[in-house]
Amino acid sequence: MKILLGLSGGVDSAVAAYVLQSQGHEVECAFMRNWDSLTNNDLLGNPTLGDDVCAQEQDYEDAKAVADKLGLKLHRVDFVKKYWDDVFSVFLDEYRKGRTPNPDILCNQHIKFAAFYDFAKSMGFDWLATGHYARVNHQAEQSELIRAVDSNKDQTYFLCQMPVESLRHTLFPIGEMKKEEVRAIALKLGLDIAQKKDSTGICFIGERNFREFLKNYLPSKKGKIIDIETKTILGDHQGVLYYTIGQRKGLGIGGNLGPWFVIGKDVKKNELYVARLEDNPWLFSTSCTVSHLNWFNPLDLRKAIAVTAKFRYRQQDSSVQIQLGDDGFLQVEFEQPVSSVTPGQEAVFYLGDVCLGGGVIEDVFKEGRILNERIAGALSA
RNA sequence: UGGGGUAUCGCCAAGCGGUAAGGCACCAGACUUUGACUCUGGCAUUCCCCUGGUUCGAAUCCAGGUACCCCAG
Repeated sequence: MKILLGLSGGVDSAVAAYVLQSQGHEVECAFMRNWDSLTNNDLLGNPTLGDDVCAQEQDYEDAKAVADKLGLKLHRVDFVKKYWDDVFSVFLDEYRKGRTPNPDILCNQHIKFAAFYDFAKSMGFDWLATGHYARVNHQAEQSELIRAVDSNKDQTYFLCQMPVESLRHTLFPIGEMKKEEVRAIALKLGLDIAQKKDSTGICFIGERNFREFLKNYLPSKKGKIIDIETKTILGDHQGVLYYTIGQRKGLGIGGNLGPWFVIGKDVKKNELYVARLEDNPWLFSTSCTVSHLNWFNPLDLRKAIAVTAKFRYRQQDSSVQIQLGDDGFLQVEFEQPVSSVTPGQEAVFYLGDVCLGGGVIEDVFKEGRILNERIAGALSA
């Protein structure tokens, strides 16, 4: 089999390359470049601008060293424009609406398992492979996406929007391995990046002061922070778009009553609404609607089924009941109230270890009322 | 300009003569391929509105200032 593997310069994809190679496959690698700080005007709060070697080039050097060590060919592909058009523009549009998107899921959907998949096909490869912690079970009729053996590193959450067709042609070589095993192999192979720290933050952009990063694209606009319970003004925020539901840090509210958490916002009024303490009822919801559904399984969604759901990465699964409504939205009823479910974020569904698919959280409800209605009601009461 | 009260870290707030609790905020780190949450650590080193005084010793007692608040005018 002829396989193209995405090599990032990290440990996981390096070991994935080794695994495929040792299985006797014909493997070539490709390094993707999706972000350019200068052309994308990413200046504020950018920690790497002053560095003599930019982090991305270091990653490329690392990837090159791995490819050389293994004797594999390394391609370099540039998706900077496509990332901007298909991922970052959507990301910004969502933020402008006051929602909180997940750029890495968009990236997997549009870049790694779409643009990159097309590239692989055009180059005559049969299969695509990445260093994600996930498993895929290819059957005659369908391919199942399954949680990684290393439950602590499972990344199926981020893969829920990958096109079904590319899942059909994708391999996750390290999905059966634990992180420690992966590092041990890298060490044994003598790879320089064996001890390289796991990357975090938005992939391709990196870990950043997020508010400063957003300020490059979404101008600051001061407004009021309001306590939903007493309707009093507690302070000023720097821009309602910079805050997300459930957020505690960055509010700057002193006093003895807190901590305070963001429970909602009004983009038009530029007001941020907060409530006290983490167990505040205002943070909890009991159902939501989901759009942009991507579904891997042939289950009939017209009938209500009991599954589990994740509303954010590394959150324990919640028991829910789902059913596709006539409006095309998936209705999701939570068995227990869930905290800080946020519009724009992804809801991902599972049946045991099988990842069924996922979609974008549209509206969040409690006792049948949309969050914003509840807030408006409380303010006018 | 009669009476009463309060002045302690950015914000709340303990302390009541023995050598500055705690919470919030903030900062740093950990965790983490999103945004968050969470966890750990740091955060008034002779300083407690100012100036004197009493005392072995005061943020804590006394005197005089200053500022703010409340009630009367």
